[in-house]
Amino acid sequence: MGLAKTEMFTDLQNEIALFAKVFGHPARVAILQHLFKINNCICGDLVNEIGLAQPTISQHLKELKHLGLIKGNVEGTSVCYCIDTVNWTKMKEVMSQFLNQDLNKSECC
Amino acid sequence: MGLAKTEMFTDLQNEIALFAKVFGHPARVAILQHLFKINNCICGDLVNEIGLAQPTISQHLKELKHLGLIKGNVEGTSVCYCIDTVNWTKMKEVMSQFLNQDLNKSECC
DNA sequence: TTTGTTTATTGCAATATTACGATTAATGTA
DNA sequence: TACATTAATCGTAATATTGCAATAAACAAA
Repeated sequence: MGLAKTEMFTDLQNEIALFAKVFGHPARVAILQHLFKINNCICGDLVNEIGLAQPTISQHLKELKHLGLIKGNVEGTSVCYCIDTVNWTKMKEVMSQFLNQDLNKSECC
Repeated sequence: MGLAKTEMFTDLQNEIALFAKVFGHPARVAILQHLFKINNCICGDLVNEIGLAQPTISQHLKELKHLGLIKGNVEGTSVCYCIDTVNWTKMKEVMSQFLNQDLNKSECC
């Protein structure tokens, strides 16, 4: 079907999955890493930095923006993207809680 | 296309994306949360616990197993699944490094 | 051996994702 | 105004994912 039955899961489970999904493509990982590295957030360069076509990069940026993880500011003809630190921190807390579940009880077999 | 151009990204970027992808579905998040909670790793119950059909759960378990995040032990007619703590810890380190990048320089616009 | 129980696999339909050419929109500059 | 530059959107093709019915496989017990 290709359609996740989100209504049968908790809000938290769906939230974790949505964040994870956006990290589930190497292009978006690369975009985020570049935004972290280039603090000047010059961003048309992403097309050159990563080897994908401009519409493709634009599409990935849109998804990241939609989740609130990045912000885009128009500066003349170009657009300046950067990490939204507040939302990134919130996301990090959600993901950390999931990743850091207690391992002590696990692994019985 | 639906095909990620993995060859144009670093091994780390692809690794992060692969881990994230498997967390990108709420059913797999729910399965993992249940395995963490039920330390006895009784596992046929996953079909009852989560509301999906048995073949669907089996398919999700296969993906988690393929990435090494869970282990399955045959016990009679049933199979006991549990978290692979060693690989989970390795995954956690990779993901943590990505999530915990320095936010100080970011957000210039 | 037959039967029941549990899990994996197969096959397929429905939907989602990825990528990009072509185009459009927005803005700066000559 | 006309032209150049940059980024977003549209349309579409190729591929991936999700879900499940049907079936097979593995095993235990009678």
